[in-house]
Amino acid sequence: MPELPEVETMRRGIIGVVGAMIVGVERTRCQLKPISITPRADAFRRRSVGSRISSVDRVGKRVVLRLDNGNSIVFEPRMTGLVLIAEPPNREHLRFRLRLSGVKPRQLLYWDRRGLGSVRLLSARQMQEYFGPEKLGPDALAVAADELRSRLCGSRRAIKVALLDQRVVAGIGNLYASEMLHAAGIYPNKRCDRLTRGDWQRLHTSMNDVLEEAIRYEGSTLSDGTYRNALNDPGGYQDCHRVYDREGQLCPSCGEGNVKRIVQSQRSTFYCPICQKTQGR
DNA sequence: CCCCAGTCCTGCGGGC
DNA sequence: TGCCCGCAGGACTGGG
Repeated sequence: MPELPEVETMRRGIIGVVGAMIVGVERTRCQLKPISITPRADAFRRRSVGSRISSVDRVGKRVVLRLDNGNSIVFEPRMTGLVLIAEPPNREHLRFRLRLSGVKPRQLLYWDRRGLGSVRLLSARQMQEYFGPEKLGPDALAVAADELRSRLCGSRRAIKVALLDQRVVAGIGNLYASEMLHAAGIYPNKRCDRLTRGDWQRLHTSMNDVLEEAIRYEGSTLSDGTYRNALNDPGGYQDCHRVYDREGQLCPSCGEGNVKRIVQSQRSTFYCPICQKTQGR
C-alpha cells in the first residue's frame, strides 16, 4: 500500500538518521518466511558497517539511504513494509535492523507483515541500473504538465492503468490513482489518447494537490491498520478519501453519484459516475 | 507497443 | 462457532 505520500512520510520521519554511522546490520529472527535481503549478511556488513549515512531520499515508492562509501541501502515496502525508528507494531514481523551511532535514533528498523518488500544494499552502478530512466519515470511530484501529457498522449491504455506504470511516472499506486482521477473529473477507463488538453491540465493539478495533501496528512492508514509513520503512528488521509474503498457511498464532491467499483488490470478502481463522465472514452 | 495471468506473501472477513 | 477460501495489490515475469 505505501505509495508516494506514505513513503515520503517515512523518509521525513527518519531524516534524523542523517550523519549516523552504521555500527551493525541484523536480520531479525522471525518464524515467517524470510524477506529478500541482498546481498548476504557478510557482504552487507562489509559494505555498510563503518560508513555514514549522508542522506535519506525517496525514489518513487522506495526509501534510499545514501552512504558516504558510495553504496546505498534501499527499502522497498511494497504492500505492508514500514521503515521505523520507534518500536514496531509487533516483534513477529520485524525483518531487519540497522544499529546506528552518533545520532539520536539508535536504530533503523524494517518491518513487513506480508513480506513482499525487500532491503537491498546497492553500489552506485547498481543504483543506476535499478532506477534508470527505462525503469522509473519522473517523480509524480516533479513531472511537468507537458511532460505528463507527452509521455502518454499517444497511448491507447486506460489512463488509470497508465498512471500505475512506474516507467511513466514514479510514485502513484492504486489508491491515489483513483483519488486524483476523481479530483480531475476524468473517467478512469478513458483512453490516454482521448484525453483533452484540459484533462491533462486538470490531471496534473490534481496529481500535485492530492499527493501534497496526503503528505500533509501523513498518508493513508486503511482499515487493516497496517500503514504507520516512522514513529508507528497512523496517517490521517484515509478520512479525506472521496472514492477509494467507498463503493456504494454517496460521492462527497457532488452529493449525487454513488461511488462505483470496477476492475482494471486485476485491480479495483473507484470513481463517481457523475463527477467522472464516460463521455469521450 | 500493450495486455493478461501468474507469482510472491500474510491476515482478514465473508460465507456457509 | 469454526473453518475455508478469496481477496488485498506493488513489482516483476513469461507468453501472446
